[in-house]
Amino acid sequence: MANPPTIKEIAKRLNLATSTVSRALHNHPRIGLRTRMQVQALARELQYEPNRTAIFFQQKKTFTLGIILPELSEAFFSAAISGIEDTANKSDYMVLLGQSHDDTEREKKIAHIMKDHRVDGLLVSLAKNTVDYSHFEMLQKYNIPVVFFDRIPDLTDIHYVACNMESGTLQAVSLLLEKGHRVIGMINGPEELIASRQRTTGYQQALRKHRLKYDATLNINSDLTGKGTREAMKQLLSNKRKVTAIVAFNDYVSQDAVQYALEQGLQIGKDITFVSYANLPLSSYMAFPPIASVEQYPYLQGQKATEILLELLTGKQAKNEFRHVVLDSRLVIR
Amino acid sequence: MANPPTIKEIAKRLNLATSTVSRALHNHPRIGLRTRMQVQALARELQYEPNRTAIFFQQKKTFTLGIILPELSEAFFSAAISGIEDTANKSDYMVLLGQSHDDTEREKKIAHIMKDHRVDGLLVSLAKNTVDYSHFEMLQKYNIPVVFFDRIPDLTDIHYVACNMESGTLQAVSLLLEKGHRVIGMINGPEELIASRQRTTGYQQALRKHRLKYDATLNINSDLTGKGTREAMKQLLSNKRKVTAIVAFNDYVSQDAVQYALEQGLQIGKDITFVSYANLPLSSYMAFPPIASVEQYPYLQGQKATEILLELLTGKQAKNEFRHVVLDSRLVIR
DNA sequence: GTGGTATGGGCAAACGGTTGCGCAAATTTT
DNA sequence: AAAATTTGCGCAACCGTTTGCCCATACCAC
Repeated sequence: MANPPTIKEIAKRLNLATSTVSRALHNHPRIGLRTRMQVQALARELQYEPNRTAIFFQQKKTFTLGIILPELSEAFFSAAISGIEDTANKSDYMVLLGQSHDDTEREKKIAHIMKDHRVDGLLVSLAKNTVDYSHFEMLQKYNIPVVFFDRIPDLTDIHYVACNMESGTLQAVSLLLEKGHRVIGMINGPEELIASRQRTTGYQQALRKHRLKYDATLNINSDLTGKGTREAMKQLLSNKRKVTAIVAFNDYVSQDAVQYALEQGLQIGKDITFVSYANLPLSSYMAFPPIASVEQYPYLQGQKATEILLELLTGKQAKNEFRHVVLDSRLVIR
Repeated sequence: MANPPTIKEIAKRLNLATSTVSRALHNHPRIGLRTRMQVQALARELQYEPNRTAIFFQQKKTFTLGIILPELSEAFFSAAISGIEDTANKSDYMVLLGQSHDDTEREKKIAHIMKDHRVDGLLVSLAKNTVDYSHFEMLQKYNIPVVFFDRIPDLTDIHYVACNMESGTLQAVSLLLEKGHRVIGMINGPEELIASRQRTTGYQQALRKHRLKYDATLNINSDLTGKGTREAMKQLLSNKRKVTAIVAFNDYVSQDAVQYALEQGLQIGKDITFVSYANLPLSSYMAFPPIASVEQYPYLQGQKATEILLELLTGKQAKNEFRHVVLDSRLVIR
């Protein structure tokens, strides 16, 4: 037999209706025990496997979750995907992947393809300069729920999982203050990112606790590229006050910043100290790792986001309620 | 309208047959220009989008490629995925993802789910201890072509893309020899991996060129875990001859090995020198990076493998011919 | 014997498209 | 002007499965 056996085949061989076979395979109580057994026996013998595409079509469900995120090769995201995939697989969902490469246009295109493929739901971490969310609103029309994680839009009528960077930043800056640093620079991300603003808030809180006042020239918004980081460093190092510690947006930024500092002849850990936000396992391999890292729980975020999405899909969730899960970040000292 | 418009809707509104609408949308020449325009206009107006699941079902094609690989969080694989995804997207294919976590059982399970989802084709990089390929042979029955990449089975009647580690290893060991090293240890992978055997061959070739003889006690098979690496290091460092250089299986292994060496009080670059195989961008962040790395072109491998798979799907490829693409690895000196 | 209720299973529609074939009208050919 | 061909479109089957509803037969109580 060239093509795989269908339910019809089984029906014909057993002189039954396809409906009976279908029910027998699903252990429907209306089908007598002996027919049920016969059907199942033959199904096994023929190595029958239901044609999922037919079922997807019929049930209007694909058991597929879409993921859109900026960059797979960033450790943070690949850890998040692991969390997503593991969780999805437990419920027999598959995972359809798309990278935006931090490009809003690509993000839009992928969102459309995902819709065309009729994914049951979508998990999204935004491209860093996405400010227009129309391509996600469009999905509501198709009844495709979206759960954002980590890089989330600044909206309340959405579902999301994110890490609150405030607490972690507060701890990180406090640590530096306790170690005697008084002029602490911060290489922050783009203003649009909530996470950037949270970092700022945490930074300010730490200063307030120590009765120091906030100096905006020490908090630089950068675009997170290598070039941007170097410019930020240049600004910080030429500040009228002498910066002795720097909070870098993440380990990649930290790495670039360290590089720049070295080029300027500074000694890491002596002239200048770094703390950062974890992109594990990167930091464990770095030549001059930050003295502390704010953990952002990528795996957990992926897992949580997927759980929420799955709940949304099984309808356990009231549609009009928006789920907001905020994990507290936590400082890990090396 | 709650549910998206269908072809039937359009037909009804225009008093046409669904077949006509379908053809009109596909610019079938048999449909008159004016009807064609009318249909397309209305389709635009209603924002008609074909229901892909219906098409998938009908055409027995899903425009989806499956990927099975060991671990997303390894930089090598996430780079490979990027290559795969980018290439697939160009042909409007989506990418379904599964991680085996280097576990053969999981690999099998995923292969089955992929089959159930009727992926059009599969890209696979094997779990490191997979020796039974029955779950991939099974796919042939369903007419799902498989292209292996990087971690490939030791078979000839398959399609694959891989990097030949021989040339790179030859270059790497030659470099060490030229630098005066005479006792060069090698932390190799599991014997089952072709890549391990290629490394051995390259190593032997280099020695032969320099008229040195091969000492099997310097070539240790390890399981690539941190623990395995430490054991391998222990063996190498206790060799009766003094090992002054080590070829590590990859950057992760190199990292662990360096760690161990440091613990033993050795000075990297002085007492002992490392070369490795690239898991970029890891090495650029390492505290004691290897002096040279064998590049394995993950993005390119992913790209090539996908191109082959796509050709297989469009039938441009003779079915009975097996495509074997072998990229030569190349040494990159820091 | 009549009516009622399980019990076991079949019929057919529906999901949303695609496509081979047929059929009329319009156009060209001879 | 009849025949042949082209043009334009509709009919209906089909892809594999699920499911609402209907229909026998059997069994029960009265």
